[in-house]
This record gives sequence, structure tokens and C-alpha cells, in this order.
Amino acid sequence: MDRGFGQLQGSSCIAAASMTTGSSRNASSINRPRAAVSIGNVRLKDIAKATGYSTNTVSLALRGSLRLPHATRERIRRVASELDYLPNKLAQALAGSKCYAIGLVLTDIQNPILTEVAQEVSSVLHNSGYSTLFATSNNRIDLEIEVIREFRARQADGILVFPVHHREVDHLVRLREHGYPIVSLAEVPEPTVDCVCLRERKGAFLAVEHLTGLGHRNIAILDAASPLGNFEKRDGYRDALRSAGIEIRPEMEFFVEGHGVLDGYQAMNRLRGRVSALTAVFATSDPVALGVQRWCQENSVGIPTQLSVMGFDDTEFSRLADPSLSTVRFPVREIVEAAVGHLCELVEREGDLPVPTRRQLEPELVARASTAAPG
Amino acid sequence: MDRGFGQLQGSSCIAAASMTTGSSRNASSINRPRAAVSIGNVRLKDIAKATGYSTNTVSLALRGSLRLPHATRERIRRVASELDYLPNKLAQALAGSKCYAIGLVLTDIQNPILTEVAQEVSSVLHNSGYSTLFATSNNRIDLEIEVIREFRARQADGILVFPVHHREVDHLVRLREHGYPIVSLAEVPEPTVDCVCLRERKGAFLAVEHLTGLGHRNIAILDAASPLGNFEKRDGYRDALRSAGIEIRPEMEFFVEGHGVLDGYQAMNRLRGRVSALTAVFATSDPVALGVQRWCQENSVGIPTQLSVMGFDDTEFSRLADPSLSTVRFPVREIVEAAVGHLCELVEREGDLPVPTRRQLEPELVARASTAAPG
DNA sequence: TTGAAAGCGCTACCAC
DNA sequence: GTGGTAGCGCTTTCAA
Repeated sequence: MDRGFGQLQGSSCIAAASMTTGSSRNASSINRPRAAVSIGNVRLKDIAKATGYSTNTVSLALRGSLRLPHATRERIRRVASELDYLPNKLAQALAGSKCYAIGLVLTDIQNPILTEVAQEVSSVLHNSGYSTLFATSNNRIDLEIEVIREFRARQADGILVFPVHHREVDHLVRLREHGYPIVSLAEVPEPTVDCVCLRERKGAFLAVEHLTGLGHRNIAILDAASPLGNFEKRDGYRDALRSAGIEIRPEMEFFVEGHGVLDGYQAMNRLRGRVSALTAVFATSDPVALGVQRWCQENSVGIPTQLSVMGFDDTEFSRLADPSLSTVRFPVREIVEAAVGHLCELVEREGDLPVPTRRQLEPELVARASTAAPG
Repeated sequence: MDRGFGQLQGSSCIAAASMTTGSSRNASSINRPRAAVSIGNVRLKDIAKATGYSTNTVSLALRGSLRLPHATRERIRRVASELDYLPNKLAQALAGSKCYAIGLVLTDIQNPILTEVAQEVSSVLHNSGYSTLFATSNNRIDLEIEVIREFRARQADGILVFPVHHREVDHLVRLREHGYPIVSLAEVPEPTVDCVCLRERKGAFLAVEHLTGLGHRNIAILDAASPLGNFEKRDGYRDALRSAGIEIRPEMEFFVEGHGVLDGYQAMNRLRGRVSALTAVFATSDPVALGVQRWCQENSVGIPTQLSVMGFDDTEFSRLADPSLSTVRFPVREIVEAAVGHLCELVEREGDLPVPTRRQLEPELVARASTAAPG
């Protein structure tokens, strides 16, 4: 295994579910009134019975309390493991104050960069002793709100979120104000909620600057973000044009539906008549750029000879695309580590939460074979 | 959005976490002894206080009991929603017998077909009123065991799993025997545990039969499954050779490390010296096949003119590859629907579990542009 | 129709 | 060092 992915060490998640009005009947066997899981339903009480200690002592022993003599602790632990004791985390969470679970809300799990994030988040959280409750909002604000409620209902200790709309985060701000730890993985305008993110605007700037630097002046943007009201990348695109003295033309700005390969392909199909007027395309995510490449191959448009293509995110598929895709790196590991670290601090904090902070990470241009000087 | 993916309606997950010995101190503010979430901590008791009813009545009202007069129910519900009541699912699960959560164990979330499965599972479970606890075993049996324990500790009502080793499922069988509902998404030899799966062996047979049908006789297999002890696809490959009267040569069977594009690319690199002896390659998963294509492009091996390439799974990237990839469809929706349906039946069942059953779905050949008669 | 009381499995607090 | 007792928020008898 030499893929550069976070070595996941066993990770997991909860999908929002509309509570059905529970038809909770018991498995009417005689000796277990209503245990859902009939194996592993060894409880503290059972260990207490087996060892002669009280449940109290058993609980302390299993949590490694130093108030107990070593011998007692070991004896209890041995019996517990003989009985294959499995603590009920629900009960632990209910009695204690934490459940050691963090909610992660993505917009779309099929977007490869977000899949990478999911993997990395669960890995890092796992190493910090937390489980990951995982959800997708499918780019719908109502679902974003719904899954966050679901997480809160499940008593998640805090939330990591890629907000659907970077400017529509009132629901997050409100929770934060009430002391609920939330870290956004996308940049929100004011740091009214904690945020660890990539400087997307600058990333887009670097991408387009790379193109202008190569001599391109007719550069289109295929933008999957703006339709959702997220303008960072488009603004960076415009910044770069401006700074190269190139006129900003609205007819060079195209919306695409989503972050799939097909979305990029279809977008190119729609604007096929105007392709000859372009020398370069900047797609706001890698799969979209791959769709562009695919369209070009089918339509005999040479890359980069006739058209230069830039992506965004730097996922595995782009590295191995043909031609390999120029793009901007989304530093998954750095962002996730910083975000998780910050969130855990908030969660483990004793008093009130501090004022929200914003941490922006730097993008990095990755120039590969899909871009060159215009022919 | 016209991608053919399951329209996810908000879904989520739990990553296995090693219990840290909890340093659970209270947020020492005065009026809330130890509430983790300070917003939304409206409890039944609060609604009871506000309405004058008992918590009991409130509980019944919110669950829509018909024993209460319509007016009472509505009144209570209104107050609950005014107070923004959010039920504590942990407490519900502890008191009731179910927690309305199902664990999903994947081997690898970065494998696109498994990502699709994850999306579809959470979508379908969501529609059935369940949350999804999601985990990856990273192809390690010890992690598989660990995450399943984690799920049980979180009281998951049942488990969906792609076992790492299809022949090493004793731990699953044991749980099943104790009444814990488990459905495997890969074929296990004996139906000692419930199983809803693709006939992989037949799928591989169809793939290779397609190649022999085109006239190929020198067909290699790039096999990511056998290293894990899963021989269905390799057996199907051999079946097809046999039925075409082609000798089975061990030197045509290559292991690859994982299901990534890079794995396929590197495998080709390793066997480069022998490529001229081949006319076709069968990769046991699409990304591996894409890696093969990529290698061929770089090394000027024409597809399908000099080499035919078959994949397995039929993911979006393969449909849009260049040339588009011939493959075998993994019927995500059908499998997931059947598996979830079956699991939910087991979970909701009143008495003991019935004997395990096996449901095998039929694979379907998808012939595209990456395969042709040998040149 | 409604409410009181017990209990889910665990942790916390205060005795002994 | 150890064990009662109470309580987390909810559901579920059972009685009124």
C-alpha cells in the first residue's frame, strides 16, 4: 500500500434518520425482557456478582482508578474480559457528560476530495479517542440543518461541517453561541463560528494566474460553487484576470450542476459552440476538469495544445489522468488535523467557549501536463 | 443533477474510537451541573412543567399515542416545538430496546464502488427510519473485529458488512448465533450468516468469457481480491478459460495491492516485460483497470488495438474513461435495497432469528470501447 | 384519560 | 478501599 492516504485505523459513522414512531415490542423470550443485543449484554452488575464487588467498584476498576489496589483492579479486569464485557456507550454517555463522538457533515460523499476528508477525519478522531458520526447534506441546506439536529439528538460532543452555503451559517452561529462546539471546514465570511479552511480565493487566483502566466487571455471558469452562493473561487478567478489586465467577461463564467465527471462533460457539451473562443478552462473541482478532458478527447480537442485545463483539489484520479491534470492542492491532512485539533480543544474545554477563530491554510499550485502556453 | 446515484437524503455515521479513560469534569457553571450540549437540552420534564402534564403524558403525546385526546396531544406538541425540544436518542435507546442505528462496515471508503454503497445504504436506511453507523476496516481483519465491537458497544441494532476475508467470518457467525442481526454484502461460503451479494464468480466468468469470445487467448488477471483470500473472481476467470479450452497458467495471474488507480498502474509497470505476450487484461476492479489504461497510454500500448482491458464494478469514472471501460456492473441499488430490507426484517423481528439465508444477485456484462478482438 | 414509580446501564457523590 | 444512593432522560408497567 503506497497510496498517500491517511492510514485509517478503523473508523465509523451515523446517518440521519427520521424517527419512526417506535413499535418497540420485546423479544418475548423469558429470561431477557428486552435486550436488543443478546450477546455481550454483560453488565457491570454481572461482573460485580461474579467478583463479589459492588458495581461501583467494578466501574472504577475498569476505568483504571488508582484508588483501588492493583490486585483488585486486575482481578476485576480479568473477570470482565473473561465475560467479554462490552461497556454500553449509550449508558456511559447518558450518565457521564460526553459521548466521545463528533459529527461530520459533508456536502457530498461522492466527491473524491470529500471522501478523502471523511477518511482522514475518522482516522484522526479515532486517534484522539472519538468516534465519527458522518452525514451528507447533499448540498441542501434543509438537510444540513436536519442532520445537525440528528447529531445533536445523538448527543454528539461537537460538529465538523462543510456548510452548503458559506454565507448562510446562522444556524451554526446560533448553536455556537449556545456553547455547542462547531468547526467549519469552509471559509465563512465573519468568524462568528470557528473555521479551519483553505484560502480558496487565493487558490483560484493561483490557478488562473498560472494560466495567464502561460499567456492565456481567454479563460473560462466552470464553476460548481457559485450556484450554491459560494463565490470564493470565482472571485479568485476574477482577481487573477484583473491582475493580468484581462477584461472580466460574464459570458466566460459557466455554472455546473455538481462535482461529478459527468457534470464537467455536460457543461462542455453545452458550451461547445464557444470552445473555439477559449484557450483555457478553469474547473472548480478535479472531477469536473476530468469531464472537460474527456469531452475534449471525444471531440478531438487537444490538451494542452488547443485547450489548457486546470482543476482544483488534487485528487488521485487527477494525478493519473491523461494528460495529468494541473490543479491546486487541497491539503487534506493539514486542514483535518488543525480542524479536529481545534474542535477537540473546544469540546474538552472546561469553562465557556472562547470567541470563534479563523485559521486559513495556504493553497499550493500543482502544475502538470494539462496546461501549457496557448498554441 | 442527473447522475444516477441514490438521492441521498441526509445521512450519517460512527468511527471506532478507543475509549480514552474519560476525564469527565463538569463545566463548572452553576445552573447546569453537567450538560454537554447547553442548547436544546429541553427535556420531557421541562415540557411537563410548561404544560402541567406529567412527563409520562408528554412522552406519550410526542409519540402520538391515541390514548390521549387529540387536543392534549396537539397542545403538548405545540409547546414542545416552541421549546425546540430535541429528544435525547441515547436515553430513548437506553430505555427502549432499539436505537434505530445500523452499523455499516466497509473495507475501504476510497474505493468508488464502496463509496456508492455507503451513500445508497445511508439513503435507504434513512428512509426506513434508521441512522447509519459507518466504519472502514481498511482490509484488516483485526480492525473489522474492532469496529464491530465498537458498533455493538454503541448498541447498533444490526450490522451490514463487507467482510475482509470471505472465508474468515467466524466472528460474524458467532454474533449471529447469539441473535445479533448481521448481513454480509459479500458472498460467504456457507450461509452461516445472512448474505446478500453479487455472484462475483459468475461476474468474472462473464468478463473473461467476453474476452475469449472476442478471440483472446492470452488473458492476464490483475487480482486485488485473492491476496485477501477472496477467490471468487479468480475462480470465475479460470472457469471462463477452462470453458474456452484455454490452459490456465499461473504466470498470468497477478496480485495487486489494493483497489486504487495507482495499484493498477504499478502492477503494469512490474509486469511490463511480459505485456507483449498478452492481448487482454482483466482487472478485478475498475480503478485498477483505469491504472492499466493509464500505463498503456504512457507506454504507447493501444487500447483496444494492442490490449483489451476489462474492469469490474461499473463506476462513473469507468463510464467516462478514455476509452470507455468494458466492465461488469455491480448493482449497487438492488444489493443495498435487498440487504437493508433483509437486515431490517431481522432487526424488527419479534422472536428468535430464522436460519441465515443467502441471496445472490446476477452480474451483468457491460461491453464498452476498451475491449475488441485481438489485433 | 392521566400520573406515579420503576428501571435501562452507567457514573458520581458521600458515606463508612 | 469500598459500597450505598441518586440521577442522567427516557419508556413502560400499573394504578387511579
